[in-house]
Amino acid sequence: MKLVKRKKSKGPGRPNKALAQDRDSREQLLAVAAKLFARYGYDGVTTVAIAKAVGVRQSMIHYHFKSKALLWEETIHYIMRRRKAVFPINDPVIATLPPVERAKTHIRLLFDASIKEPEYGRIFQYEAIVRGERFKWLMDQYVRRSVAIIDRTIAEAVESGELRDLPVEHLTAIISVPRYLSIVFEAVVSDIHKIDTPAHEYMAGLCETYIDVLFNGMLKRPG
Amino acid sequence: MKLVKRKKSKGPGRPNKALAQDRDSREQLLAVAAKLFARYGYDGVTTVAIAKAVGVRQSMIHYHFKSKALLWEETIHYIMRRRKAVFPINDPVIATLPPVERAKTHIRLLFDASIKEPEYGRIFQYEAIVRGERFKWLMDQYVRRSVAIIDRTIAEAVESGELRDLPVEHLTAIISVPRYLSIVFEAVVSDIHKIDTPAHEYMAGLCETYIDVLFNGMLKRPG
DNA sequence: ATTATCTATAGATCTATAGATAATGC
DNA sequence: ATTATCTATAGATCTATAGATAATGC
Repeated sequence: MKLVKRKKSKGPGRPNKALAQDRDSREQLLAVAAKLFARYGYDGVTTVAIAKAVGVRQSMIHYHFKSKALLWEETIHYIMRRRKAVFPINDPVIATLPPVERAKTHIRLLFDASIKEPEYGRIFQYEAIVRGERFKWLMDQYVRRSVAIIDRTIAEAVESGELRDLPVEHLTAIISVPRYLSIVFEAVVSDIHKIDTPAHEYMAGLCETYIDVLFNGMLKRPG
Repeated sequence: MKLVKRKKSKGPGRPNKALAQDRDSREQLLAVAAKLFARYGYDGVTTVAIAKAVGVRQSMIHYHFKSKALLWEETIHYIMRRRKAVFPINDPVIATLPPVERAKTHIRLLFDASIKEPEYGRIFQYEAIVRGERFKWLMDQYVRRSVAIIDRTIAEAVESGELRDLPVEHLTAIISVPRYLSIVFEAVVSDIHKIDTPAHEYMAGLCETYIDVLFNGMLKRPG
């Protein structure tokens, strides 16, 4: 997502193609919107700020997306398209793993995705608190589906006798935690411990400790 | 926090004391601000909305608090004052418990406090994502102190030989999770499972499963 | 005099729309 | 003709301030 900073525009009119390469405005607006919505929330971001960051006028947002609300929806789709690359939850290879290994893989992937592409988790967190129309839309479009996948993995792991027989929806909640852990705790830890190691290294360590603790606690004791 | 809905006001002037009982506007503004900031975030709330919910004019906010930013700070202090009642982390009785029991108590208290008084956790989550001045202010005023208490408990539990020797700051992060779990997952679970049991009952169950899993995984195996 | 309230409004945004303009592609 | 851009602006907020007014308490 390299933003080629533009020269001050020369006035109205379609830009010259030769000069305009690397300037797919629609795509750039989506990329910037993703970053800003994820950080400041829907109300914390203005269409002016998004346009400015790309170097076009605010009216371009309405040209490309009709409204701020529709820009937000397109931004989610954009994020999810890119997220597929770092969060291949439907990867057939994963589907063949035995349930417990699959669950561990889910956690690692969730952690990893939350670090590499934090936008989705952050936006979801905002909207889960507000619980308005945008939350409903997210649940319909994306969330219910992916929670179901984790639910199924957990259920199989319990059925197979490897996991202790605890309520599936509790275990799914617990497994899905990394997203929130990594987002909020990155902020806290980098404030308190003034870590010099890069945040993602700390997070990787946290992920492993988490999986270790969790599965030591969820697995049936041998004997 | 009963909001006595006021009659349409009769015009300017200090209100009659007899009629004005139950109407500590300043306190009511704080109570409403807590609810709204927690749900919609700083930018998602307008001073007009807060004043309207109480039944006074928007200019009253500036009379009592000087500015929206200062109202927000006062609101946090207000929340924390009330939170002490449901989250007695400094209770001397708790301090005498052995470290592992103390840690479990911390988790139960955190969970419980997040359900009974969700405002603090929500606001903190918003600000942890934005990571601006308000986040710094929260860390300075409140968060660093309470994280230190949990850090200490964990460190003692590791030293005492009861907990596995895992990084303290990882374990603290993991222990502090209930707050985020309960806030975000309440939204998800009540959407997906269309629970008929009240949310707080589900949450209480989740808390117990969480503690169970966690401590099975963190404690040294006997033998 | 002080306190708590209101009315009115200035000044600063913010979203959305209307209309002009210039390059592209048929 | 279509597409992508800009300028200009209307209309709707939003925060903050100025100034009037009425009850309270010394």
